[in-house]
Amino acid sequence: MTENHRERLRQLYQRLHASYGEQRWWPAETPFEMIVGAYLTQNTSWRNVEQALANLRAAGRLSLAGMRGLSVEELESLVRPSGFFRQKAARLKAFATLVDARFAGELAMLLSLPKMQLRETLLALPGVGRETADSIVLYAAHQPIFIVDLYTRRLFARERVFCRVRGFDPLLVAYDDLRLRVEQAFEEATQDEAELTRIYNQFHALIVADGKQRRRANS
DNA sequence: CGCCAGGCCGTGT
DNA sequence: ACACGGCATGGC
Repeated sequence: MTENHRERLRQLYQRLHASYGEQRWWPAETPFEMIVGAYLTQNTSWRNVEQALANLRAAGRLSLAGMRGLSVEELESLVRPSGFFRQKAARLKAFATLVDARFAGELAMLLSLPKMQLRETLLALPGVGRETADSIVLYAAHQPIFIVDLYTRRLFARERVFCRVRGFDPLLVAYDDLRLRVEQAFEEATQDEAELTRIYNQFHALIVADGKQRRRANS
């Protein structure tokens, strides 16, 4: 039964890997850029995010130091193309403020917290929900955690992953129920943290690649 | 033109 | 605990 779920998940992972190859995520040069991207892409197409990131880079503000000396109004104008720009600007400011106030302005100090402590710290920030927190844990802190997003839910529903678990609809179950279910499946196969990190990194990237591909094919 | 994109939060039941 | 509306831009 659990054996079955694990197999189905592994097959899905292998199939995606065969179709799309290595993904090398997250598309960012630095942890800070990765985190900014995670905020900006909330319910927003990556294309729009790229414009906002390009604005920040061109202004020399795509760093913690760069963001410190920026008024909220200036930040708003730079991230405008990514939408929800007033919220996002305020929330990015709040993130920078946290790092300065509690981690001596060192992003690496925040990211070196134990995994779950990092997750809780991130979740306490305005504008950071589970997906954003987990993205940062996995792709900035390189700790093993499985990210659930809308693509994941749709893919699992379509592929009938966990379909034999009673009352378990990937489209409807609570975020952490789905995350833990996936993590249990892979942790049965290996307990090597670095290996799990690679798997979750690759798997999520493949799921997004598949989701985007499918969306393009549909239009 | 309308719909939606790698969510999150406040409010109401 | 869950449902729903608001947040905003740019591409198709």
